[in-house]
Amino acid sequence: MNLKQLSHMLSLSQTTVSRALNGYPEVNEETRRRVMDAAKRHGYRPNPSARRLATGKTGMIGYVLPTGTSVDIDPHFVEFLSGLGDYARSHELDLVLSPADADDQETTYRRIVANRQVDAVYISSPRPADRRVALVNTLGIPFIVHGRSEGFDFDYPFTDIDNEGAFHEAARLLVQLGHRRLALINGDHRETFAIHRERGVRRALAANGLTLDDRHVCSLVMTEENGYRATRRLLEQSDAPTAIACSSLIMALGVVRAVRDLGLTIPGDLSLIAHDDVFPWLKPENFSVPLSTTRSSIRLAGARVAERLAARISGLEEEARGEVWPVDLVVRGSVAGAPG
Amino acid sequence: MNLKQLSHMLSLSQTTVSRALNGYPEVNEETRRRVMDAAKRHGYRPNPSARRLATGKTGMIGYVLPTGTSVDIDPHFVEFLSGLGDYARSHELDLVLSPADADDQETTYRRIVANRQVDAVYISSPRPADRRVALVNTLGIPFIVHGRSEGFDFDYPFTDIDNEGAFHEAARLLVQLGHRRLALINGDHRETFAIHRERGVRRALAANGLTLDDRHVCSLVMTEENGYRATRRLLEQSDAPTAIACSSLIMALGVVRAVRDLGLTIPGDLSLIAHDDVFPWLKPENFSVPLSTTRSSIRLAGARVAERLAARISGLEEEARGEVWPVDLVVRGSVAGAPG
DNA sequence: AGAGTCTTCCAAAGCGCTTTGGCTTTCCTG
DNA sequence: CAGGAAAGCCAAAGCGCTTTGGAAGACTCT
Repeated sequence: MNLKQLSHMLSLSQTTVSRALNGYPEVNEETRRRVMDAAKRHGYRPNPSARRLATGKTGMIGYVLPTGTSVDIDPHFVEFLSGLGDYARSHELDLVLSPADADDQETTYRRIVANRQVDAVYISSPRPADRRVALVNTLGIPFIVHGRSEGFDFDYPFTDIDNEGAFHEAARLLVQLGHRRLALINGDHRETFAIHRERGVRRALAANGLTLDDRHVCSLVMTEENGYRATRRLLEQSDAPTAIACSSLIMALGVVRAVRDLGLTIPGDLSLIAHDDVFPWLKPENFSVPLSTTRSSIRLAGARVAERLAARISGLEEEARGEVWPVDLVVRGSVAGAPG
Repeated sequence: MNLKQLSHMLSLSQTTVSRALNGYPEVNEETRRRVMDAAKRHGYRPNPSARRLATGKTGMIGYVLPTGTSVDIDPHFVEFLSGLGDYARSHELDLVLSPADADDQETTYRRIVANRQVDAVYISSPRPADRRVALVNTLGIPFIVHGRSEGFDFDYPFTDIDNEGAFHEAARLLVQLGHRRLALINGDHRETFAIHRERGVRRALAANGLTLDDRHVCSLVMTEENGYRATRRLLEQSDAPTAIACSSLIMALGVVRAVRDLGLTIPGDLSLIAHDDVFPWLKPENFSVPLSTTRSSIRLAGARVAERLAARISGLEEEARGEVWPVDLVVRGSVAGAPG
């Protein structure tokens, strides 16, 4: 059942039927009802391929997925996707993942824009002066950055959490508890979120006349194993830290294991605060010692990004506005006063 | 730069240019070279929207993503996606995720097929007599099932691992080590993989005149918390098991925590074998007691599924052939002879 | 009553590609 | 050298929708 048949059936032109269906004003309400009705009765669904050829609109949002045998997709992606998908579903949007060589994403961005394959894209895990952001900005496709980049001469729309504030608060609490030597087990230091978190910790320390020893900063891919290794290295130093701020719950698993291996305890020998993106399958309150966290649901962020993308596509949102969400500091058993 | 312009530029018809580019035989090799050359020089890329309207081919594979506020996407999905994406990239395929109400995926399948939105789909986490499999089979779109369904009067193409064999081997090893009371902490018992795993355990026990106590079988969503709860419940029973087979590494985290909470040890009081889908961020050898596992890379499965989808799209693969991959049993420190 | 303005609808021209059917030209073959 | 096959190319008809540029009729206003 296509438009031609439907319009024939109604003794109307394709023009009128099309307009009636798409809510254009220049059609009699009575006629519109007739058309709508017939369309529903015959289960007419406009062919999206035809529609997109005519309009250029695809009803899809895009994400360029870095891949490669040695490239791992962040497990956070799933949760983000849950939120994104949940919103997208209710708005009849699909998500297209375009796999790209991790070292050459530009080609793929250019392709999906040139080919009009999607109406908008989002970018995640941005770095300062991220080339992807500059690229999509010049390419002129609607986009939202999940996270933040920096150092551009233009504004761009993003949704981020207050990473600096979160880690500032976490560090401040630890300092107030008497800790003088903090350590930070961070994610990849080339990404903005990691930079912001480190900045937050440093600022809190500086406010109390303390500093963050460079040997106490680890910047690693967020795996359990790296959490373990970093902790071993930190605690086996001469001036071992008495408190650790950790960028991920998964790494925190490794931290806990290392502490135990060394015959130490949390929070007796070491206080620990980790960032929690809120996974359904791993909860900080279920750690053997319940984990204090800076918490922000990445799933909600996914839904929000989808919402803003939809708004930009439909022209409801225009400005290059950035929004920063506050982060909860949730105190549980893993923090205590500094030992000794 | 579109076909019209290009053909004008070459003083050829659109027909000939199109045929030259798409490798049809009825064009002079000399002409073809000229066309190819000009196309490359001017960076001509056929407009996919136009092409798909004309051919119906989209260059995309589809996945219906169950969503909902209370629906969690399996973290395994990311790893599967890594493999799928890696293959897809090298073959210029995109993946479109169509979010659907978890309770009504049929509508979405029908939509993407009716609209010709994708060339093929894959289905994951199938159940016996899975309606999705029956549906796509009748809809006539190329597809691959990742995992297995059962109880149809037709054959269908799938790629699965030998879940039954894996858990059979795991249980057999435990029995040989003297264990008489095994327990199984399984995934959702409505899914085929869980059924097969249980069957494997039962078969191994039966071969030695043993049975799997119903109270020793847990079937739960695979979270750390559920692993913990299941283990507490199991070990606090009168006839507590001395060995556990566990369907996921994430649940195994909870198992380990529960054992520790109860003041018991692995493998002294309890032997443990878990299934490992091979996550880069959580490795069984890094558990406090290195975990014995049944191992199979879900990432490789993703690549294989993509490969088969591509083959089916291009007509290289036709038969409804199922393939079953063997699973490695990797023995590490978490298993030992039965206590007492 | 004539001019101007809405309202409501339509024919036809795209969108950019593939593919059908046919037309020349060249090359064999007997 | 005639006749048939094969090679190489083209014009034009889709694919199914949106949108432009009217046109016809109804209505208002002077």
